[in-house]
Amino acid sequence: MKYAAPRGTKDILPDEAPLWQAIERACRETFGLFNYREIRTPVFESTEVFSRSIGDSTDIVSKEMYTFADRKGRSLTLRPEATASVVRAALENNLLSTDNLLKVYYLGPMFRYERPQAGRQRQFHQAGVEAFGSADPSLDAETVQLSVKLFENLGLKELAVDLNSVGCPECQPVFREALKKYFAAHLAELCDDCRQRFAANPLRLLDCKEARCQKYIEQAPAMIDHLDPECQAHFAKVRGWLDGLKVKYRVNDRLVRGLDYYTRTVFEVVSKQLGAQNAVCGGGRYDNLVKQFGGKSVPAIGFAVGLERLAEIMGKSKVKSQKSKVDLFIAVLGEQAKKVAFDLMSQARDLGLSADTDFLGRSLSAQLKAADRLGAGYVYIIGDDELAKRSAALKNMKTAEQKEVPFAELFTQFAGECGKGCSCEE
RNA sequence: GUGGGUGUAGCUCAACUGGUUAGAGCACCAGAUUGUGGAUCUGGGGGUUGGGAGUUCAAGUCUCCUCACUCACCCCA
Repeated sequence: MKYAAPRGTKDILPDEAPLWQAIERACRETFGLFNYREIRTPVFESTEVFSRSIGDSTDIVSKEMYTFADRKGRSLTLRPEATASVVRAALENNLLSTDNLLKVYYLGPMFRYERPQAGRQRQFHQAGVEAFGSADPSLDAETVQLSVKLFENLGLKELAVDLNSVGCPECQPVFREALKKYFAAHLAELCDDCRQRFAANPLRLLDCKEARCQKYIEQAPAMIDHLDPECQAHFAKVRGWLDGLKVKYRVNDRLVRGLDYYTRTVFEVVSKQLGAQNAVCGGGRYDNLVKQFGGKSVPAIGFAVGLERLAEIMGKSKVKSQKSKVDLFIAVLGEQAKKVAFDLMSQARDLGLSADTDFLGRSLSAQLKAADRLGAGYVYIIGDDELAKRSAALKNMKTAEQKEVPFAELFTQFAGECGKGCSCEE
């Protein structure tokens, strides 16, 4: 084999496409219920759009971006996530203001240069929402509720919502120092990775999986105990609203998110049915990002859902979408019969019926076999005799019954046969 | 970027400590049925054993390199 899809990419084949369509449909519908409207941004942007927003020190920016120079030497990057693009687009098109709310959603491929593993690819798909213009805790709660609602609409269970607050630019640095102070005393006992984290990003110390680090992590200070009064009040209100909405969640004071722009509320939805990469949805508030981009100070919140991970769970949960079926297959014997078939198929398709015929010159027996495999509802059999009398047998593939129907009356008969008009798609 | 596992037909897997022409099931195609699908029977097409180099009289099997897949770490959806 000479060609293969690039490492970390996948073909979505006809058999699995219906599952993807179902997922995308559910996303659009659910987002719509919460009054989000779609926004489509380019899959690549100026590199600075990402490096300046996601954070230069994050792994995404420092080692995972697909960055290239175009023919004029401009540095462009395939989007590793969509929030930065959406902020750029909203600012560029004057969609943001401090006294109006903007709710937008997106759906599409993202790109990160990582080592592939279960639930992780180099090209993957996310659906997400972003709401701009309100710092109100009720919006945080609605956003979490929306993610939960989406999974409910997809029929998924065994999911859990983790919630935390990472504070704001005032209180987070204080907590960071407290953490460093605490871990400094145990530095020698920690794993290599944690010693790295200590220097680069102390918050990450909290979600180390190494057993030897666990006992120190358990005793470590928690962000929620170090929130300033405003952040603390905000977090309490978010929880209040969530309780009011009867959304189940657990406070996870070890939840840390990897993007620099998050403030206050962060959350994740995790599934037990996935491997190590078990987050199907992650998000949070980012009240300073718009300002950082050079806009006004517009608070915002959003989340992203990993569609491959969703598809993975749905495959396991046997939430299967039905196979596509062809309503009418026309079996033909000879060139003349095929001409008639082509004419009839045109009519069928004008009526909204899916139709197909033989293109391989197969025997009648083989054509019926093919029709059977296509899940054809009916087969219309045209040979020389039929051409002469301009009438042929219409066979019901379920009951195996067949009856003589003139060419001219095929579709009136057909409508009667399959019942309700001609909508046999169901 | 780091570590482990795996690469044999479209798919799932065989092939004793290296030994003749690499097999089976499923799937596919054809015929039995010269014009009637699902079942059955018969036959058939399919492979550079991921690729390359090496050891050997002899390599699917052993060694090295490489590529891919996979799982985990880092990190993230």
